[in-house]
Amino acid sequence: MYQSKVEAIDLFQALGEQTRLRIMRIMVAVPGAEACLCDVTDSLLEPEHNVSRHLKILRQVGFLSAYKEGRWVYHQLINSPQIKPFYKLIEKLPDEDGTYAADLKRFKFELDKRAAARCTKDGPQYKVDKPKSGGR
Amino acid sequence: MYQSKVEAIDLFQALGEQTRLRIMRIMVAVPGAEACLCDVTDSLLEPEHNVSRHLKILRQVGFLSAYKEGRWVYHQLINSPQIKPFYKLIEKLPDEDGTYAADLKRFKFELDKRAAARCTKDGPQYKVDKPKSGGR
DNA sequence: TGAATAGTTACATTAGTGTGCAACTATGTA
DNA sequence: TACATAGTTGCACACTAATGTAACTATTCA
Repeated sequence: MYQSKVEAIDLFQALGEQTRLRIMRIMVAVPGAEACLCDVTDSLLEPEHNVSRHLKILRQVGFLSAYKEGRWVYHQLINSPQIKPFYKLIEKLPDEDGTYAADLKRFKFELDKRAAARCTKDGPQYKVDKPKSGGR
Repeated sequence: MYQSKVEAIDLFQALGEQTRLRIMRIMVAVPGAEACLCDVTDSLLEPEHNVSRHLKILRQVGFLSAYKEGRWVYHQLINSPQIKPFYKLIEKLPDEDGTYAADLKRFKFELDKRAAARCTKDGPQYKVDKPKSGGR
């Protein structure tokens, strides 16, 4: 729905940047994950405006899709057969300096926080009496 | 022997450029291929100085190794277990516009020319009475 | 010795990329 | 209405990367 024609070059290029590869690694690590900007921001500890732009690029090349729900934009992996080989490769990448492990730990924590409520930016002081959706 | 520490980022970055991906695709397509600069140049129809620079980058990130024999520098894939997943992915890439097929056709032609003689730049007018080596 | 071949690289130019700042839209809440 | 939150984007700047030209090394051959 985004790109007109995405070529392999664009996919490799998208993965050839630290922040974007970090995003893809945690997304691939949690199958079916739906993450909003603040989830990714809090996982990577990178500024929002920066993560937002990288998410956009990952959408443009066809790695991610997104839908808006209230104030939040939820991102998830696109699972087309053409790009699944890329995910398989990403899964196998080594974690040289522990960045990935730390990112993933924070990411899972963020996703867990949203098990009941969705996207609570600053810890568990959420006061949600009407859950937005069935948080699948 | 080249790089001090190569990370996944560098590998993706290396593949995120047209000429380099074209080189990698034909190298992966012919297992055990040993190609000199002119082979690659004649396969891709790109200027020598440019291909030379891209080959250097592919060596630096650890995709290729090279050895010199007379005037020729022969390149081949490095088959370490860490990068084999990359080759598997490269093999699966689609050939959207036929560039890959054309490159590969020319590449195999160049390699065949060297079945007896090694690296004959301008067609089969080679006059080799002492083959450089057993062209493994 | 000189000429030709295979390949590399310094330089300059150009194009592209990443990021902080700040302004902006959109949605929800008081 | 005003305010806060989630996210996006234009602008400027710095940095990186790709490429042509031309000069360069190294090797082979006459």
